Order: sequence, then C-alpha cells, then structure tokens
Amino acid sequence: MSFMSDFEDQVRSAVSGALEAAGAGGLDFTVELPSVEGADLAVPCFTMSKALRKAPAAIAEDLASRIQPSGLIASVGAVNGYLNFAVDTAPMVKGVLDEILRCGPCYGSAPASGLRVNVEHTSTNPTGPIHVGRARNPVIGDTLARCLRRCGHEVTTEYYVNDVGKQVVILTWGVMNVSDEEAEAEREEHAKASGHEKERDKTDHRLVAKYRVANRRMESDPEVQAQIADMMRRFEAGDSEVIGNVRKVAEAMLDGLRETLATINVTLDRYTWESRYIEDGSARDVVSRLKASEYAGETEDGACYVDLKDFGIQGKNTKFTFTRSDGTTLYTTRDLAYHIDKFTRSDRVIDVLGEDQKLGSQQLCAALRILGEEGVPEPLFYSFVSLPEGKMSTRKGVVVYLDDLIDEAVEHAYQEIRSRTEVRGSDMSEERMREIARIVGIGAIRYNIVRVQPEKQFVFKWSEALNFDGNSGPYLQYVHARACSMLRKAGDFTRDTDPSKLDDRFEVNLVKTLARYSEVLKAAGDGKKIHMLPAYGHDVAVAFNQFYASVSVLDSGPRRDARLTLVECARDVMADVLDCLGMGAPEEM
RNA sequence: GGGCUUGUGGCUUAGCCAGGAUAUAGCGCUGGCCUUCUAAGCCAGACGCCCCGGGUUCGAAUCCCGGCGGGCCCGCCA
Repeated sequence: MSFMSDFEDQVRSAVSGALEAAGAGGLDFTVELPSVEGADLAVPCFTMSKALRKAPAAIAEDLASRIQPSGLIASVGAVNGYLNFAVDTAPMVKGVLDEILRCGPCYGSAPASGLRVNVEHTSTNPTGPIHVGRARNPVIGDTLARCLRRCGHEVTTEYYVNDVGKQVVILTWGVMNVSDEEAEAEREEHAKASGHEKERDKTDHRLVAKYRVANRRMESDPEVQAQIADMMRRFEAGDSEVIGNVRKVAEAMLDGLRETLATINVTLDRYTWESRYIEDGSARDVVSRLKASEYAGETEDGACYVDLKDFGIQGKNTKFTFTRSDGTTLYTTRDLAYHIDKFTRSDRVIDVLGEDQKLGSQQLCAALRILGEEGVPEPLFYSFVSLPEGKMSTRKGVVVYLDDLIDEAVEHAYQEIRSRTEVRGSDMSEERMREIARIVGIGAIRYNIVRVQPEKQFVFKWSEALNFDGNSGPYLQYVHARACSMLRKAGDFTRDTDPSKLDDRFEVNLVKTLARYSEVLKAAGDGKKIHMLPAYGHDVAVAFNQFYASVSVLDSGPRRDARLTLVECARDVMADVLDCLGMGAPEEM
C-alpha cells in the first residue's frame, strides 16, 4: 500500500467522522487533489450544501472545526468551501524514502496478479519499412506492455503477421521478377526524390523497391496483373509452393522490421502468422459456427455474412461478410480465429490499432459475441501521424522512414554531446559519445511519441521530434545523468532518511512527487493512459531540478548524507520511469 | 450522406470518462542566473471569449442538444 493512499484513507475517515458528529452521517463526498498550493488533498463541500441546508463555506468551517489533526493529517483548513488537508511531511518523507530503498527497482510496481495480459501491437503489413505514420503503434504498445508488467501482470506482446493477401503477393511477385539492377535504379531515383544521397542497405528498404516497381508494373501491364492474380488464386487454393515463397519473402521483410524495432528498444515475445489459421482449419471452423448462428445470411452469389444490426452497429455497415462467394475466407474471418486463439492463452487481450480499424474492431467484437465467446478484446486506438504536406504513403514514396528519423535524432544528439563536452572540457571518448547519442536520440523519439494522447492527430515536425529541451526525453535523462554525476562525485556515504534533514520545500516536493509513482503506473497500465507516464517523468525531473538549483548537496554539512540519499532515490525512480518508457538511462550526457 | 473521433495563448499539449478554488506543461518571446554538485538547467514576466450558439446546474473546458473546422471509416481489401 502506498503512502499517499494511507493518507487518503485517513482523510476519508476523518471527514466521515466529522459528518457523523455534525448529524449528517453517511453523506456522500469526494476526495480530490487540490489545485491550490499548501494542501495535499481536498474535500469539496458543495454537494453537501443541499442536504445540510447550509452554505458550502459554512459547512467546511464546521467540519474543519470537528477534525483534530492526527496520524498523517498535519492540518485541516476551510477555504472557499473546501476542506483542505495537508499531509504530515516528516513521516511521509521517511516512509517514502525507506520504501524506495527497500524495494529497489520494484518501487511503484504492484505485486503479481496472476493475470495473463496479451498486448498485440505493431502488426504492420510486411510489405515495406516502418514509417513514422505507423511508428506510434510499437511505441504505444511496448510502453503499455511495460506499464502492465509493473501492474503485476504476466504480459505477452505479440505481432500478428499478415502474410495472406494481395499486398504480400505483389511484394513476392516483385522479389521473384524484378531484377536487382531495376530495383537499384528505383532506389536511386527514390533516394533523389526524398533528398537522400542513397537508400540504406537494409533488407526492408531493399525489398520495398521491388514492391514499388511491382505495383507500377501491375498498373501498366495486364500480363503482370494476370500473373499476380494467378498467384493469388494458387495461394488461396493452398498451393504450397506459392505459400512457401510468400512466407519466405515476408520473413525477410520482417527481419528488417525487427531490426528497426530493436533499435527503439521494442522486442516482441511472439509472432503469429495469419496463414496459420488457414492451415490449422480454425478459420473454417469460425465459418461453420457463424453460418449456424441465427444472424447468418447469404447473398445471391453465395457470400456469407452475419447481420450485426442488433449489436450497436449503425447504417449500412451491419452486414459483416465472412466468406467470399467462392467460399474462401477473408481477413476478418481469420482475425476472429486469431482472437479466439488469443483468449485461450490470455485473460485480457489488448489490441493497439490505428484509428482506421475502429469499425472493424467493433464488428469483430460483435461477431465474437455471436460465436458465444466470453472474452472481448480491448482496443487502444491511435490517430495517424501525417506530414505537414499531408498523409504518408509507402507506395507514393511520400514518407519519412523510422530508420531515417532514428539516424537524424542520433546524429543531432551526437552534435549536442560533442559541443557540450568541449564546453565542459571533459574528455569523453568518441565511442562513448556515439553510444550516449544513441540512447539520447532514441529516447527523444520515444518520448515525443508517447507524450501525446494516442487519439490526438499528430503532425510530424522535425523541430519537435528533435527538441531536446523542456518537455522532452533528454530532459528526463539529463536528470538521471546529473544525479549519477553527483553520486559519483560524492563517493561513499551512509544512507540517511531522517526527515528533519529533508525539510526544505523543494526536498519535500520531490519526495511527494516520488510518492505518486505507483498510482501513475496503475493509471498508465491498467487504465491504458500511457501518456500519464511521460508527464509524470517530467514532474519528477522538474522537482529534481528545482531541488538541485536550491541546495548544494555535496556541500551541505550534516545534511549531506540525507540529501545524497534523496538524490539516490530520485535517480532510482527516474531510472525505472525511463525503463518503463523504453528509454535508456545514461549515467552521463 | 451516415458513423466514430478531435478542436484549449503564435505553435504543441494536460485536464474532459467520475462538473467545483486563480485552466496544466513545453516550444517560441521578454528579462535575470554558470570562479562552486552537468546551463539539455533554474528564476521572473507577457501571452487564454478552453471553436461557436443554446440548455442542465448553486457552479460547465468538463455533461446534454444544435452548428462549424480537422482526421478516420462506411469492400466478397488486408
């Protein structure tokens, strides 16, 4: 149990007691975080006004006079119709710091819940490199997974690989039919158009050139179109040669994507291939179960659907088709089989999806209910990232690749580090500077993505992506590096959590901020509000920097050990926040 | 056309679901702070009809209704 929730419990019972004494026992009230300084929790008295037939201000005065500060409650006051409570800072400071030192990296985390949570994220079609338009998905998904682990759950992250369908078949046709020379020419042209010297030598970038050429040729050449259509037919008929080729190409592309994901600290526990649900017959099973349902119907051509109008789906989207007229399954049918499968191995299923999937996800949930499945996936939607000039498109080449963004951010970080080491006259090695530049550049990218609520539209701007000041990833990392530097310079010290030595307002404020961590993790993980986490990290950083600026830790006589202990605790919490954000925690920068 | 979503200082953004005190923070802007623990920092300041109009309420950025602007979706695609 965290310190602040103990405090809240005491406030609740104090107010209940006071109401009882005032002859209004059982009256409902809320406890909230005050927006004014000098109070740690507040109880608004406006709602009690009617029942007590008294002005809120008078109620607050009356209740305040009936509460004796005790336990963790240091003071009670009546202001503007609110009951304001201040926490007793001494036990708070000691309690929180002792807890951080006792728990180590587990501080803030909840005990094991035994709940199996599956987080599906990224799942981009293996037809081209990841671009910033889609980059929100892995960052949101990975951050959420890290939060959920800290909420005590057994988390599995999973990538659903779409190796079925026209797009991968076109790519496969391209890989088999477009010559390396032709692809190279395409790459050069594309590089020129996007302002690069040359395209990078990386599997996914090499393969996507063939995909682009294949798309162009298909549009202009009916013969190519026929070949691709033939491949599609053979694929759906279960031709093992075609399926094998497609799988091989998709694997190669996926290797490139995995490499990119790994550089931004995203690794997934499991890759599930869509074709598997055709092979193992579970998609067919879904078909026969849906056909047997009372909502099933069939078009004149023989395509099958279920009508979802009783499931809250509006307008002309109520017919959810699950087989073509030739009887073959559709993406959505296989997605049903996939979700049924996920629920056999998870208690809670979360899908991180682009906003274009909203209707599809609703239909999926309705179909699962028709199938009598108990579990329903929880979608987490994000809006697309666009460029100032408009939407990104792999095929048109209007795109900023995540790999390019990473390079740019790392280079920018390197320049910053180099100029700083010069100013400071430190002798950091070239290798070390490069290493830290990676941590800082990648941290900036991840932070920049999660700091905004997922549903908000996001226009990609280099100036924002490369902002290393203020509300940025490097700002948090800087605090960690500063704290490490101080602890390095301090040498050995004896841990001291004596609150009488930590009574400066900035010290108390820093501890209060550290005390909030577990609540933040709960909201960010279980509540799926991951943007709370970067905001919290920013709060910790601000509190630390204020403390840093107001006292000279290494030169503070009898308070030195206590202050160093606070520095250590702040650094450890910040290190965990950074890790939860999938960012590195550099010891110098 | 219908559905979903979004609109908060010049720009970006928190708060909205569970309505309450002077609306959060960053960039940018103005002015201060490095002989002393990393100035990627700290301090002070200016900048807001919380898209518009109604309604509910003692009280609305928040809830309801109606507009307007942006985004997404409405395939026997994936």
